[in-house]
Amino acid sequence: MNPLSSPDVLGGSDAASPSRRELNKAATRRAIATAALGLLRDKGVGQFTVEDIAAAAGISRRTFFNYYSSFEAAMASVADGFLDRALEQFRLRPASEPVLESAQAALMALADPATIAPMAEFFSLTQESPSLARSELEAWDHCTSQIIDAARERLGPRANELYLRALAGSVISCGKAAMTVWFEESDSDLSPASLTRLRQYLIDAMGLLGSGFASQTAPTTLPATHPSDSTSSTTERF
Amino acid sequence: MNPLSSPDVLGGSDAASPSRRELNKAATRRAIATAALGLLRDKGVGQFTVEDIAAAAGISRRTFFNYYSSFEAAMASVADGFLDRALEQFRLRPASEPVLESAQAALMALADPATIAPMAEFFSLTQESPSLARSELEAWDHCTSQIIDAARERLGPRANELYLRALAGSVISCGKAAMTVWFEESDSDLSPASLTRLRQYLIDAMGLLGSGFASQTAPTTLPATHPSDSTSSTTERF
DNA sequence: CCTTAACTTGCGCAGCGTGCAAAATTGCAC
DNA sequence: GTGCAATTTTGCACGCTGCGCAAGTTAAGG
Repeated sequence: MNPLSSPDVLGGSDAASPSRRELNKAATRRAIATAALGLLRDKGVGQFTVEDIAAAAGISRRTFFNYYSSFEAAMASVADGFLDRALEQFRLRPASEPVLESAQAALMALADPATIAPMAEFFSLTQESPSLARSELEAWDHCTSQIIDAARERLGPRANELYLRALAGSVISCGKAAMTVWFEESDSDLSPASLTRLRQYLIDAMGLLGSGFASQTAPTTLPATHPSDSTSSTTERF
Repeated sequence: MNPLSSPDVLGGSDAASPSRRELNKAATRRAIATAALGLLRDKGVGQFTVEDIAAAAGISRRTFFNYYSSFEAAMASVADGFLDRALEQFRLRPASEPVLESAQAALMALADPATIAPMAEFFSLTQESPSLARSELEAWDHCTSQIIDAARERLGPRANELYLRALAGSVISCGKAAMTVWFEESDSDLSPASLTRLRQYLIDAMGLLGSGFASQTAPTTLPATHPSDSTSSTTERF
């Protein structure tokens, strides 16, 4: 029946085994996520049911729940897919590189039109739906866990747990802060100039983290409340 | 009827107006949260319904939903109450103090037996319930928003938004990391010695943040992360 | 071809979350 | 106190969720 039924050439047990079943399941997962995102776009948040998603994906309602335990879970998988790209980049960095630099480089990979487009859409939807906001939180948290694992792997199993968690959490927080600020000020603007700004935010955020948010400790006497002002941002402004 | 019905002495329009109705609602809120926590303790997670909580709190199922939109929301309010204590402390710190020091002092207030007891219980339940884990995430996120507001208020409205968000997020992440590590290693041990360790973790985490997680870039001597040393891990390990 | 395991589907059911309107409670002025 | 108005509680109904179960359907392998 199927022209591709021959066993995989590699027969690898370690790597992914692209059996027909696995492929189908992966395809179904993607179909569900795509259908859900599409309905979100077309009908708006809360204006459709799981049954609608299932219909759009060409499966039954029951099968939907075989793949995702809830609509939120399906959405979280979208965000996860986005953040996983950063994870992937992080793992590719040389182990000798300082973690913060690796993180910065990894986050930089997100400032790519094709990569960030779905996330930007997700972000905008997040603003108006507590349910999606929670999905986003979960995704960031999931990413944090992954970073912790990756960093532990890099630094060795005897790495200080507090150090690992504090660092990973802070890195993610800063990445999130950069994306939030970027998104709030340039609503889904994916132009090259806008993406350049996002990159700069990511760099700035990592810089702040690396310097211990030091802008305040230096000037022992705080300089009143008058800055040189200006609309721009580069000044740390206390 | 009520011996306390006289109008509040302050007559403040801005402050909370403790009218009888408000007091009753607050009492109901507390009753619900208490009942929910009690059932969680007695029956275990997922072994009871909203109707059970309502019965335990002496109200109807419908009224429960007048106060909380879900069981998770009720649980998040518990965690919020805990973290709000830290917020309160933060706002009490002098505005001239560096933010990181204020944050450290505020977090220190959490390492108090009476304060942390409910949270420790909440934490332990969190481990075995994705639903409660999400409530916890929401609580941390809520706290982050509050910190951002508080810091913005302190630094002036013209503060760099990226700086604010990155700093607040990192502070919370580090506080969370300290509590997580503490909780994982001393399961709900509220002894003075254990709480001292928690305080040290909080101090260490803030120290890491303030020094930009510098242990790898330059061994310039990190600011005394050695308490008197302890069981093992204090070495930064890379 | 036939068997086994994995996956899908329909069905049923307990529980969730909410709109609605009646009933109870509270605050306030007379 | 009595009555009125505003607020809160409650029961009811309804659609949706999430899951167990068992029967169908499809891939994998002898």
